[in-house]
Amino acid sequence: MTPARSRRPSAPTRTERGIPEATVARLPVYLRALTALSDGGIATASSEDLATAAGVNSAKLRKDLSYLGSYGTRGVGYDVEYLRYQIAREIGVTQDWAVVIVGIGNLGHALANYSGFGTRGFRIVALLDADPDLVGEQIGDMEVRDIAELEDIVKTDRVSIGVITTPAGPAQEVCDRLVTAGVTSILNFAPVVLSVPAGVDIRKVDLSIELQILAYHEQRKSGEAALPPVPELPTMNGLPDLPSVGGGVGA
Amino acid sequence: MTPARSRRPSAPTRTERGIPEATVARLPVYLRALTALSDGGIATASSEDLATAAGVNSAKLRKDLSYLGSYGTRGVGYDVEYLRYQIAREIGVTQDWAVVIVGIGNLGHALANYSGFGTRGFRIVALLDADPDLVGEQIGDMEVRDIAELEDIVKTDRVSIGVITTPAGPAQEVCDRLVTAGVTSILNFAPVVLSVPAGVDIRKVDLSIELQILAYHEQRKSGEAALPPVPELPTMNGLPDLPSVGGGVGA
DNA sequence: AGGAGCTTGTGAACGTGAGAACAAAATCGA
DNA sequence: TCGATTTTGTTCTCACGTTCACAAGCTCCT
Repeated sequence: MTPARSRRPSAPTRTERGIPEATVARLPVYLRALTALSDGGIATASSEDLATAAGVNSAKLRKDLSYLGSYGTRGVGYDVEYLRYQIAREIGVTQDWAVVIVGIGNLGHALANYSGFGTRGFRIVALLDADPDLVGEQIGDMEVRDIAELEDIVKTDRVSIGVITTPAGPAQEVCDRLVTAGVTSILNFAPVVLSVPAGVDIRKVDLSIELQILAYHEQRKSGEAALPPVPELPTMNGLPDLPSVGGGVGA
Repeated sequence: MTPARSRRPSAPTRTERGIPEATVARLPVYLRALTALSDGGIATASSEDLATAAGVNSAKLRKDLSYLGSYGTRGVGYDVEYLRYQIAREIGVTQDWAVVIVGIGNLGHALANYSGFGTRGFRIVALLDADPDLVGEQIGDMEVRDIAELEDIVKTDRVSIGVITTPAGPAQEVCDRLVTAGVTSILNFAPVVLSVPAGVDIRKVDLSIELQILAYHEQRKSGEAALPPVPELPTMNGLPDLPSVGGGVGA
């Protein structure tokens, strides 16, 4: 007996308070747009206004917002301050999240230097590196500390978000240590695929991948005919020399 | 091979050589995985092996690769070098793309310093900034040049990709100048929505948005009850003070 | 009060993507 | 040569995301 897989009318199946991932990814954009409007002294905005400011179409914006609740007024629009607060609360930036940055190379430096970490809601509690020459260096109002302190810091300061800006090599080990110590969200800039246990969220930022995606489209634009010849059979020898493609920005 | 092109039964409608965007975004990941295998001396790999290395499931990987052609051998797997070359060619990194970086703040510095730009296939032809104190500074083997030279450089060196690492303010103007000069792909690190004419591709990298997405999920994990109280009606006054959320990493 | 004019919120249609499952094709051993 | 085994390429189905289109609801004007 099949467990009655009823052909339901493919209901949206929006589980209680479950917001689609694609919508979650756009909420920060809306938040930024609202902040800009607010700073510009705008008190009320229609979905059309907001959509323009956020660079999406208005139907999508309205549907996205509808997952949060009914915070608009028909015939009028959205109160900018009120909606801003609702989105900030939904995202979770009304509270502070403790963050550590591991790997203070060029990129780690840049992130550490960024005043206020760009966005309130996040507080850098430590900069960590394995290089003894870097440990002790002052960056802004913070000092680079030894990676040996990782576990202590994560536990003491209840760090939930870790940013990995190490080279590819040590990234997985750093990741493991962060997770073991209690970090449950990771933002990875190292050009490797990190594996983490279930329950840990991971996001990846990768410059070289972004460039390659642009290159693909660029190649399309500059005429199909410009494509290099394709060897139809695995000649194996005679492939053009292909230098180490696939690296990435790590540190 | 696709035999008859049936139109009615809502065929996947894979237009000639048109690769789904989701697949395009994964090709660079496969490329990197293949490079790693190649460096490790592996000559042949199954879809299962590759999928593991790339962090996807094998059915998806096989389907992705099938859009490029039939480059595997049933019962055997894929020849690592051959497939690597095919993907590199499809992406377009077998040729060199000229790139300019505009805005040499912390982040621009970090990108400029990155040796070889992380990935072959891309060649930084200029670092530009508006700050006279920065112009002339030596970074690696390059010198920061005045942004006034933007148009000349883009035209002379046939630059097709521009990287914007300025603060939010000047980003749109820089973008406009790049596009007018002939750039058709833009990678934007500034925390603003840039508008570009049709035909210009744009991709965005935004640290603060990534962090906010992590924060959302983090908030979910730490118990629903921890959500701040929700003012049910637009009280308008009495909203908790919300500092300038929505900024981003710009420079 | 009542209608005109806007704008939200949402149901439905459509398109894209993911994953399971399997037929087709290659190798290997007897 | 034939069958067993392996692994690709593809088909089918379901889930997710986007967009359209419009009823519901609000304000303003007469």
